[in-house]
This record gives sequence, C-alpha cells and structure tokens, in this order.
Amino acid sequence: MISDCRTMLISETSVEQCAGSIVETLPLFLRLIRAELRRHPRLNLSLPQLRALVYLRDQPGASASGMAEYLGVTRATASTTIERLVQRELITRTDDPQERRRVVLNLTEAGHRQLEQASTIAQERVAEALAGLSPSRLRRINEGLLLLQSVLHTRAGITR
Amino acid sequence: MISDCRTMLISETSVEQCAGSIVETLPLFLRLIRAELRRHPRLNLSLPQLRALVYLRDQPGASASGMAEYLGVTRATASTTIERLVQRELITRTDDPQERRRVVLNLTEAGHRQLEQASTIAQERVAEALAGLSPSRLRRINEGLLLLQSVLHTRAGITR
DNA sequence: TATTGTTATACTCTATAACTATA
DNA sequence: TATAGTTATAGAGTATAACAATA
Repeated sequence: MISDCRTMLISETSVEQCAGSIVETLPLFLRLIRAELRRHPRLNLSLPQLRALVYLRDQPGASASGMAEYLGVTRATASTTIERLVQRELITRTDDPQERRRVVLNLTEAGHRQLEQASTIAQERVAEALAGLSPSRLRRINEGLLLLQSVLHTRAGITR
Repeated sequence: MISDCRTMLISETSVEQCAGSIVETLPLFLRLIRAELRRHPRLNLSLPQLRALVYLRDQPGASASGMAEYLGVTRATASTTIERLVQRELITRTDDPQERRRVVLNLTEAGHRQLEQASTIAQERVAEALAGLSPSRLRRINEGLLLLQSVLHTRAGITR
C-alpha cells in the first residue's frame, strides 16, 4: 500500500483508489466478454484475436510490428496470433514488394464477417450488463474509461 | 455494430460507446500491470495469482469454490491456480474437519509478504501512469470504475 | 442426488532467446 | 548495425469432461 505522508499532501488517495478499482474491475469484464465469445462456437475468437481484426479493419495493409504495438505485445507474440488468424483464413499475410522485410496484413471476406458478428455479440452482451443504468451513469462510466484510455495511449508504451 | 433505430430512441449510443471503451481500455491496463509484475522476477505473480492472494487476505479460510467465484473462473481453473500457489508455498490448503468435502485456504507468511510487495509494485506502476492527472480527472476515472464494478457485481455472475 | 474438489486434455496468450532476411 | 519477422520453448490461464469423495 502507498501510505506515506504524500498520501495526504497531494491527494494520492485517489490514485490508489483508481489502481485498486482497475485491478478489481478489469478482470470481471474480461470474463464477461470471454464467456460471451466462447458461447458462440462458430465465432470462437479470443479477445486478442478480436482486437487484431479490429485493427486490420481500421488499418488495412498494416504490418506485423504495427499489430504488435496495437495489441501491446512483443513481435513474437503478434506473429503467432497472426499465424493463427492466417491459418483460419480470417486474414491474409503477403509480402511487401517495396520493403521486403515487411508483411502486409488484411482481412479476408470471412474475417470481415466474423469481426462483424463477434463485435456485435460482445457489444450486445456488454450492453446487456449495462442495461438499466441511467444515461448519467453511462456517461460517467464512459468518461472515466476515455480518460483512462488517453492516459494509457500516451504513456503506457511497451516497456521492455 | 448496434446501429438500428433504437440507438436514437433510448440513447443506446452511450451503451455502445461504453462497450467499445471497455474492450479497448482493459487490455491496455492489463498489459501495464502484467509487464510490471513480470519485471520483478522475485515476485513473478500473474494477475489472477495476485487476486487470489488478495482474496485470501480478505477472506482467510475461504474454500476453493469461493475462490472460483471471486476470480470468476470455473472450479477446475481455480483448483489449478490454487495448486500452483500451494506448490510455491504462498498459500496452505488443509481439510475442513466439519465439512470434509471442503478445503480451507490461507496465506502463508511468504504469501503475505509477496502480496504486500506485489500490490505495492502494481499500484505504484498504475500510480505512475496516472501521475499528473488533475484531481478532478482522477475522481471521474474512479467514479466510472466504481459504477462499472457495481454493475458487474450485481449482474455478471458466471453464466454457464 | 447435489456439492466440493481434482485431474486429464486441449487451446490460447505471452515472454525470452535464437534465428533469418532485408535495409 | 538495425529492423522486420519467425520459430522454439516454457509457463500460465482457461474451459470442458470425467472422476472421486462427501453431504
């Protein structure tokens, strides 16, 4: 616990509370989404796989390095994730004639379809969990998450 | 995407935004915490392991079923997680004389120490990421997370 | 029969290390 | 040398299925 004098002085209590909230809240939601994706055997996408497809939808022609950075994993890990998606014919991986070290990644038709279905299902499950919350609460939840996201995108680069 | 007419009518846009925010934000933070825990080889606790220790600190003598429910995993998964922690002598698993099907889980001294060190390290890393945010932003982040947590605790039971 | 817990099996995620190929 | 990518290896997380022991 961070409990020295700084706690009082610069209201670090909130930081600590945030940290605790994050560690507690995140795994609960991951479970929710994982379970929902798993419940549909035809889709059968893990969360990292789903994110990979999202990335390629938004950044067609991206490289493996770009994928690694987006997913927040090493290039080796991204490479195996990519390989699995290629095997399942959800993405294509071709050589770049200009930069021969690089690969060019794209969604296949099947990839587009699976992405569409999976994200719909995941979002509907999340929406179900959030159903009944007042607009004010939804707004506050979203605001908090967006603030967190901005923090992470600017400072949480892979530290290795 | 959920983009039918309901979107406009009952402001489901926020729900959808929340869902997207969640899917995007969670992995970023998990990466942050995982990387930090991994950077200290002496600790070497995964996030589920850390949460398991937290649970036993707060609920000494808990059962394997209680652990599974807390972690949000099946009993089989909890059992393997428990086994690993027992092997590493961070927790003890003994029989309950009253209820002989049940096991009684507790932290060892080493478990207490590792928990203390790991949670300090994880929180400090998170605090570092959050450093510089205004008190207002911290408050809004925390508020959003607490709202999310309450949603999950009341409705996101294991669906199986 | 229902509950608690374990084990076997199979997959995925993830890292580090070692490697190849290209720039 | 530096960068892009792959492969081998190892360990953890996770589920389902099958099982044993107890209530």
